[in-house]
Amino acid sequence: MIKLSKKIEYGILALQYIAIHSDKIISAKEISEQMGIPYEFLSKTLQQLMKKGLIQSQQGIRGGYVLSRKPADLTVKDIIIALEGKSSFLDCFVSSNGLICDRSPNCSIKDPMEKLQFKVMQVFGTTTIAEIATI
Amino acid sequence: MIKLSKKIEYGILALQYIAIHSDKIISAKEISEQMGIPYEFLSKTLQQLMKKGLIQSQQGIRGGYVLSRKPADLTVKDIIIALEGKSSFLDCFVSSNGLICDRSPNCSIKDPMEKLQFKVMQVFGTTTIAEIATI
DNA sequence: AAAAATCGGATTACAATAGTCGGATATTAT
DNA sequence: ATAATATCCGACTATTGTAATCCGATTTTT
Ligand code: FES
Ligand code: FES
Repeated sequence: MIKLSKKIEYGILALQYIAIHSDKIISAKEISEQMGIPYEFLSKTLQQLMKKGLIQSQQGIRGGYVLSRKPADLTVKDIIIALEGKSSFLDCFVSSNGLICDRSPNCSIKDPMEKLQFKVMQVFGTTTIAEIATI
Repeated sequence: MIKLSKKIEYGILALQYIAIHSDKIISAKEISEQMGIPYEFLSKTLQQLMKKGLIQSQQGIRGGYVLSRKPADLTVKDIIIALEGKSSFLDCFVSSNGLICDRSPNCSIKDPMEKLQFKVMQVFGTTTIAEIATI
């Protein structure tokens, strides 16, 4: 379905929350309570965003997360890729060379679909957390 | 995940096939064999497209399907909506008035996300079967 | 009447998403 | 030091959605 996963939804909400409260370090617990997101799931999501370098973590009693970049440099596309990898519209062109799909060799929709995907990704790539948060 | 379902993939492939062979009526069996799509599943998909008026069916021994409109008037968005309904990016704004999500009343990402969805849908809405089929 | 097609409900199989649990590690405050 | 609070991480479970199948009915042409 053309739908964003909860993980991405939570990721956007969390990053937006951290962006707005950029004066201090924000714990997963605070986001979880304030945004009504299951704590464990959110933790996992934040850890993933951390691994991909979108946020930085601080362990320990006064720990939490801060953004690694400015909200204006953080796009929805970044978040999607960080949380789901380079997802592709159709399984067919997951691996650019190896043929997954029987139709691949002489498939007539492959190229147009790749262009379509590119355009959609461009939309995600030009929407930033700064715009969403309207700080 | 940002991925088109098999149903949509098959729908696009089938409509494109029908568009290219618009001189004659095309059976589900033919598409299934030529495109390597599971017959039963494809049948269901075609029936759904028929109900939504994108194609017209002819029962009986020489039956099959033809397009209701010109390929240039048939967009990927039409196919998505026909096969999955008005899908929305986030559950939150599935029902435009009733609040599904706790955050709804004063949610800061709702509007930006709706705009984002609108833009993406615009991309789908401007890609036609004619372009994909390159007849 | 037989054959070839669509129609349609019900069911099953599988995969992805969403969420949970338990414990380890790091850091700070007391 | 030690307790408290936080991230970290793997494994697990539950739920949902997708994909596919089954079976019988109906329609239409030959
Ligand atoms: S390559 Fe798989 S449908 Fe085109
Ligand atoms: S309304 Fe549900 S996240 Fe905004």
